[in-house]
Amino acid sequence: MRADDQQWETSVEGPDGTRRRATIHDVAKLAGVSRQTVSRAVNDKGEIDPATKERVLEAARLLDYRPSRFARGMVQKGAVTAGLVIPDLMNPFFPEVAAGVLEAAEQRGWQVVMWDSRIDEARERDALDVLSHQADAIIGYFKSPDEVLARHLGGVPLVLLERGPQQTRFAAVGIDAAAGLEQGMAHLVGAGHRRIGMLDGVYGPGLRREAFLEEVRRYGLPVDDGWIALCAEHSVAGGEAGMERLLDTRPDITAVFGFNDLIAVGAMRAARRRGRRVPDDLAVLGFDGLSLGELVEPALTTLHIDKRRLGRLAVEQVARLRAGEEPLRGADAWVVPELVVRTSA
Amino acid sequence: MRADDQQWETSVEGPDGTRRRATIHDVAKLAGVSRQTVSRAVNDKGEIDPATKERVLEAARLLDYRPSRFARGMVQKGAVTAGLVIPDLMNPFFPEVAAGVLEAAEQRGWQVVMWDSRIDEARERDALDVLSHQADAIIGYFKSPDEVLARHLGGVPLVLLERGPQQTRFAAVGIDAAAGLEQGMAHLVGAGHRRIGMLDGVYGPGLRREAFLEEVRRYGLPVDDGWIALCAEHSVAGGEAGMERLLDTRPDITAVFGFNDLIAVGAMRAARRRGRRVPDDLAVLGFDGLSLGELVEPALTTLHIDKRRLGRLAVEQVARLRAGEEPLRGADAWVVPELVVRTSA
DNA sequence: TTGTAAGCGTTATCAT
DNA sequence: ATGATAACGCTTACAA
Repeated sequence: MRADDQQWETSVEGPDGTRRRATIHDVAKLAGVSRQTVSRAVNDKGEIDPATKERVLEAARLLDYRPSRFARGMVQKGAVTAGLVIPDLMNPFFPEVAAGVLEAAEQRGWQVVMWDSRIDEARERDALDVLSHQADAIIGYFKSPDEVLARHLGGVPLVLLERGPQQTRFAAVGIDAAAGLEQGMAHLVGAGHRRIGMLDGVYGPGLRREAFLEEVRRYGLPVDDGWIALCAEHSVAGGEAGMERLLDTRPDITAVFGFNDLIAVGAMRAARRRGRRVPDDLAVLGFDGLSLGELVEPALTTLHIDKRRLGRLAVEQVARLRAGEEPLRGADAWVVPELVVRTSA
Repeated sequence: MRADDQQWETSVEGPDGTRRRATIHDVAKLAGVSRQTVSRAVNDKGEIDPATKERVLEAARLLDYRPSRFARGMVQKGAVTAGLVIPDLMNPFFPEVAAGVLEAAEQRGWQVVMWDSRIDEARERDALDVLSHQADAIIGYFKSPDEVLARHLGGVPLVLLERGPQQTRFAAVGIDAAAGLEQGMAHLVGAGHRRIGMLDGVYGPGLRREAFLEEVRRYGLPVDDGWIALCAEHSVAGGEAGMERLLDTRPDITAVFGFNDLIAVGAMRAARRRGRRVPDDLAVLGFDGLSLGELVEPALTTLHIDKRRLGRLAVEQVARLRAGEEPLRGADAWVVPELVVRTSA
């Protein structure tokens, strides 16, 4: 077969004169054999004369015949397709989660249809509307509440990413933000910090913020809304903007915890632009453990998450759901962050 | 519907006693109506008594009925699925291309099945074997030569990423490396550099290297194999290792061009570890324009590529192929890099 | 408003 | 080695 044959859509006349894609029937007719024989040739089964096989294949080539995946799927069970809904492909965190999902899916012979919701609830619903028709299960990040999800799910199994059992009735894979912040705040407080702010991101339930507040209370540190700035964008730019505001309301902070590494890096940059040295005047703690954090200066101290594992775990949850088993709950469905101390805090 | 209904696989007994998924027929039987009526209820068509509709929906819920996407696809044409093969999700370049593909696909109402080949030719073939069955067209990065691709393609339209018409007989979307290097080298030479090395990456045809050599020749700069180090990994670590070697063989270079931004960042780090100041002792030029480049110090001067556009263009090529049109060739199917001067060169 | 019948494109089974 | 026939699960006519 010549590689550039693909351009010539040697298609077939339909009864109404319009072009339609060639079917197994067309090939059979052209080759002068039965459909069954075409099937044998195309699928490379035995029990066929090499000569007829060649003739059939030639006919198929001529008509640009390709078996319909739908007709195939009807007859051969077992093709599993998972939908994966990611909020923001530009944030390096999510491609890594996706890589974990893809890896685990590939091992099981599943396919993954990907959807970028771009942090938009309407697009989340679109994703569900489409994927509930085209996928056997859905994995993803969603801001929308359970009821909305259920309404657009049409009964398709769903595994939520970064939710704990407290935040949803669906199967989920979570991040143990509390355990992470415990390490992170111990580190900060241990270094003598008492005035610690946060740059929050909000996506779905505010787990990281709550864990932060929990620790703040534990150590009896001062806190109120002025100590937490909200970053509209989960990006470096968002972090910079948030940090500017935080420094306006609380110029006396000596440390800041970022919702994610991107925001934390933004915080570092904004702080330095304002003449603060990091970490001497201001310590910065991130959350995610992006490899990006090793490249900035000073390198970012962060709560590292095994993102691939998160993705693999989600696939495992899907498998359980499909098998009719109870999904993992609690610690088995958690990824625990690990404090990675570099130089920013 | 309760959200956690999903756990209870209220499935149906098959004739042989095994469980099978409920079909429209099962629902019809349970609700005491015809299959057609079930279809009407499930698809929310009119022409149905609200009461029967409710009864049918209840039955469907009970049996955990979900329409088979294959059976649906057989009857309703028009669902388009594209396969997307990415070599390395960990390199921020590719998620951005993917985002472009996803965006354009979503606009056309297409779905995208994603596959991570992890720069492995065997996995590339696996991807093709699977996607040629499950997708209507394939977009992707491939190291494998045309013949291999054709053999595993089974006639499915293919659009290659980052290939020019010279490098393949398939439809493609390319990057005009020559135009990019022209700007880049002019910048370097204009700044007085004469001893310029390269950290090559090799993936498929060595377009960037050739463009580099072309410029080197144009300016009559010295060059031989010793001026080019090969980075096995397209990563920061790969760039660091490559730079170490390059500095061993050619300690006198004053500038280096990196195959991509990750490698270039690695080069900067290795050079600085060796006591060279960037850009004073060694200028570093990248290729890609990752946002990462703005965050390192000094910020990376690079040949910026509109990656989303690359992805969108690929989808457009697929659309042309499907319409039986000639794919775009030459400049219309190119993305031209743009020199972004920051501080590393 | 509901049911009946036909057909979508493929593969499996069983003959020949 | 090849062909006829029956599924597969659904929707779109059309008939009642």
